[in-house]
Amino acid sequence: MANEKTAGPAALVLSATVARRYYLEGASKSDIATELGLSRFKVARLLEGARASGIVRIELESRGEINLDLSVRLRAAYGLRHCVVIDCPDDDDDVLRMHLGRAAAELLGEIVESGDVLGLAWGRSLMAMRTFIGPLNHCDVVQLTGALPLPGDASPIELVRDAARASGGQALFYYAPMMLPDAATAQTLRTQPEIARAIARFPDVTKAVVGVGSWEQGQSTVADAVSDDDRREMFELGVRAEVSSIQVDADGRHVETSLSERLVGIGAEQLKAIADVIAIVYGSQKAAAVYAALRSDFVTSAVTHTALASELLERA
Amino acid sequence: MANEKTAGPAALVLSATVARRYYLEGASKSDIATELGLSRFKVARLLEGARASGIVRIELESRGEINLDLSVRLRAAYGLRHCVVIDCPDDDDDVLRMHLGRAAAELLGEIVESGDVLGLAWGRSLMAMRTFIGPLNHCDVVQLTGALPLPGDASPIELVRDAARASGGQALFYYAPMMLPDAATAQTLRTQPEIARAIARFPDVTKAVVGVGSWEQGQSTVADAVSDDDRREMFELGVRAEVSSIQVDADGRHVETSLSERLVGIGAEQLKAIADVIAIVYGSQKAAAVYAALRSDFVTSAVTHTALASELLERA
DNA sequence: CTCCGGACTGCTCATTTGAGCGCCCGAATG
DNA sequence: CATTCGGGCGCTCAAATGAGCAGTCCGGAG
Repeated sequence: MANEKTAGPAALVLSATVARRYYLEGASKSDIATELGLSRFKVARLLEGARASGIVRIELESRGEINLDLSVRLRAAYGLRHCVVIDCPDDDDDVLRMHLGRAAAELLGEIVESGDVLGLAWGRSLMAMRTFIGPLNHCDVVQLTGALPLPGDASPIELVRDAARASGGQALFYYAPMMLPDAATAQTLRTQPEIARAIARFPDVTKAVVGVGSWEQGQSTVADAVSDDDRREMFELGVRAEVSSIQVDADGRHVETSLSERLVGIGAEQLKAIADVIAIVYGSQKAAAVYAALRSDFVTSAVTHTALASELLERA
Repeated sequence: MANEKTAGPAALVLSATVARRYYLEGASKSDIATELGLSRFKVARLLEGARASGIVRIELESRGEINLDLSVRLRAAYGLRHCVVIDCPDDDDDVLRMHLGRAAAELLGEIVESGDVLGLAWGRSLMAMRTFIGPLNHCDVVQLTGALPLPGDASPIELVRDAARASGGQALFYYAPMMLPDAATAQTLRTQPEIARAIARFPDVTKAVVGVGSWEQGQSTVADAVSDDDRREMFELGVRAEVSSIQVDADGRHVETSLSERLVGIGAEQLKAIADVIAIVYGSQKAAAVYAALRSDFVTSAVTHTALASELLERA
């Protein structure tokens, strides 16, 4: 820990010479020592000092839109399998979803292997993937949830079909709402042939993409779809977020509510059983919910943007 | 040499993870391999790829005013013993000289060892050192040349005295012009007691600081001090630069002219014999002359500024 | 179907590197 | 003046690393 204030210019230049030969030109320490008439130990110490004093700066360069440093740190902080943090403007949710959708589509293209079964939930961020799905290895694609009516947005069916077409696999989709007024109707729907066929494949799903919502009005299409009374009641039960409509508390623990029965889609146990569940998450105001989702056993990977990633890192 | 265009986000993040653990956190490759379930060879290849593709950026950080990267490269390109490149505005020669003077003074403070004999030539850039001379190890200080009248500037005598005071050594200075009208007068002057005493120490000088001038009107106080005819004649003999009044051609070879006889100061052979001769050089328009000086056997070290350093690197 | 070329992987072995230790020199101290 | 202390230096030995090599997988051509 040499005092760098007193290090003269000659010493600095010597350190820099050694650092350049070693780090930039890849010479071995012994060789540098010989060249400069030093012992290799001296060279090692100079390098050590150069790094400690910041003469040598090593940093991770972001590649394209991906902020690699945040990706790596977020991945490590939450023990994620995959993590992609996109550096893009986050003032417009539509633009944001488009960027994240593209990144998620790329990620799928990379990690889906032949023989995988891909599950796709529903949400606006997932829909944004649709246009960007590139060639996929052969895999069947299963619709994980019904849809909620969203004006101007496509249904999960198109997404599942496009993905299946891109992979050459089978598409298991169905027409159904995500949520029904009562358990009985939901149960009846689940017996419909197409729906049953998809549900039967849930245990085979190896990779899935889901959305995450915060359990507040306007922060989750699911939360918005229940009555005010129901939403408040569920909030009091501890519900703070939903992962593909599965409700979790602030620490990511699953919260069973009356809603579970009324859903058409994958259940908590089956979602948990999927080897890799990729969540597309965005919006710093949803940070608490996303924290819960990433902490939960449901989500194993994340695609997000820099602002939210930074926020999540502080909470981790 | 993996095609980075096709490398997906997951691969990028993996590379970045490995790079961060290795370069930023200092983990060993084997450990990283174990953690991530890879072979250490795979890790090595990822790191190699990460560096090749620019994910990992390693660069030399400039410390204070010193541009380390240029210093190192210039030093290597010209085989210099010491080289300090200062990053400072170069539109005002006075300011520039001040910065270079300070750097040179610092360098002296660092490299002068007890028992050295320090020789100081004359020039405006050398004069700028005066205020910045800090404590020096004990050494005698010898005035290497006479001075030319420069309005408003101090004489080399003050510089030599200040340096000697800073080091606690003996000061060998004298009052004499650098150049005389004829050889006979110069010869007479050299026999003056103070001058002879200084000259007698020339062979003992171990470190010296000199200036460099371009052999054109306005680019060298020496060139300006001879008659137009003489200057032109010497130019035709090949003189393109002067190092502490010693004339050299475009490639740094010493050119003997009638001037040599008329000088009071150190001669070519004796200057060449000094172990370390530091040239303070500045002004991109003098690049050709400085090139010659650095290529010559006279100069072994340099203190300069970024613009000139870059220019010199291109010529090297 | 086989065969081939290329990419990728992990092995062995020689080289390089890091950690800890004792030495030496100079400065501060009794 | 002798002593002690601290920092810088280079040594030894074990661990880390790089280079070259052979096995394997995969896709395309014959």
